[in-house]
Amino acid sequence: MFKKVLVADDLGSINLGVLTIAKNLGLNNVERVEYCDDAYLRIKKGLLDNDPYDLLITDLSFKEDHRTQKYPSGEDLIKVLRKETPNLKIVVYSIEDRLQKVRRLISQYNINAYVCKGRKGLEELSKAVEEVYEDRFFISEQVSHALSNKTTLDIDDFDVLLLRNLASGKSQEEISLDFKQKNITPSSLSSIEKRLNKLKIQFSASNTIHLVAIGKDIGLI
Amino acid sequence: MFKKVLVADDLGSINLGVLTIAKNLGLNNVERVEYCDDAYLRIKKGLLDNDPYDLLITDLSFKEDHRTQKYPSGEDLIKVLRKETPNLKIVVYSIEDRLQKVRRLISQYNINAYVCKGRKGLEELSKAVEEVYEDRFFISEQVSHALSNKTTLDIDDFDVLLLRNLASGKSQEEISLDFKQKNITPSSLSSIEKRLNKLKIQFSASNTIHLVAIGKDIGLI
DNA sequence: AACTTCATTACGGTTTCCCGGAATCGCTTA
DNA sequence: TAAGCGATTCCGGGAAACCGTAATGAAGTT
Repeated sequence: MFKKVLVADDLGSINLGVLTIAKNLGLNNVERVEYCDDAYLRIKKGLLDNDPYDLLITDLSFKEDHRTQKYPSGEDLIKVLRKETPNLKIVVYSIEDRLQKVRRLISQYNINAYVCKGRKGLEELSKAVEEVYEDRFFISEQVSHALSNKTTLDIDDFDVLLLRNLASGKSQEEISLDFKQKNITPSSLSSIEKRLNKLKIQFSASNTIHLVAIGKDIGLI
Repeated sequence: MFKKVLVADDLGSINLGVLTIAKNLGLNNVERVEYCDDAYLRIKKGLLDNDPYDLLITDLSFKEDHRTQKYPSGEDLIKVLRKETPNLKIVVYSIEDRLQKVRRLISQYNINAYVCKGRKGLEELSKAVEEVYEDRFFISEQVSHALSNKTTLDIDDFDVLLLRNLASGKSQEEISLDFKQKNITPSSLSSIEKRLNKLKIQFSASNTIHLVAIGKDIGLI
């Protein structure tokens, strides 16, 4: 089994549960941290000491508090670790079950498992660790269709950027000017209108407000 | 101390943590459920058996699964319990730290404590139980300004209804007609415009899309 | 009854958004 | 080189939203 495991989660009681199942799996070298920055430092230190971690189990959202963090979220942590320590296995253990978010995480950072916190969360996590140890990918039943479902697969970064800009209060014309300045194409007002129209059809949104609201609900923005 | 306590939370590991601190507090009659409906039934049964619970510790959000629920969220549970068993002490233990949501919960259902899940969550929960036992109100430091801060206090149900309607894709005119039908006043298009304008000023939103996005972010809708 | 006050409603002009058609550009293929 | 095709851009008319102002209505006050 894994020789050295790190668990990152800011809720003490979650950690407790994870430690319990870890023990059942025969993992006897498990450490826990409550901040992503701590996780990063430990993992780097492990490398320097020639005693690297071989598994990270991490949450996605960490509460902010007085400590300012370089990596405020699990996603930030994963991003940097995937670059610097590509051999480390990463299991995400999060409450997040919105398909778009899960989909982006899996495709962008190519994590080894995605487990949803929930009633069966610990069981699934246990299974996930075993699967990942065998070099297989694991995903919770609950969000497994994040991979297969094609319905919203043809939404690219431009669409997301557009919706984010709208949600932040910019008018379509302002966005157009902004894109022109930043050399983002397409940038014409007409193109923006057309893109929004496409999105509205895809999500059956009746107007732009509705579209942005849906985008927020499904975790797209 | 409390004689009979019920803990409602769908995450097993959270429950584990809560049970631990309960033991430390000298609570030796603590039960746990993973669904709000189960919580409701147990509490009602306690009443019938003349052996009522005197404390409920509950989460707010419960994941949906195959079991269809009459009370899908903690808020639904609290709502009905406050009517039917006003003597029961209720402690909310949730990850939710958005002020508007906390504020509404406290003012509408007059719960006995609000504790944020987080790094210090269990300690605070322990403190909360003690305070509530002494008939005092408890709220986590993190969201304590939900009570004092007046900035958004003059937002009423009408405003929320309006924003919800917008987020669901209705045009202002459609909302006006809908309000007229349902005898909700004010209902004229002009009034709706005015109200939206007031909200935009309060939240420094530059347009309606922005306003709805902010409303979603802060948990107003 | 006349007056004040405040919320609601009505209205008109301006801006933004919405939507379709047509022209242009860039790339591929014949 | 020409033709074809999709993406982008330009344009124009109509709808919805935006914004200020005026009219109406329902209290309570003098």
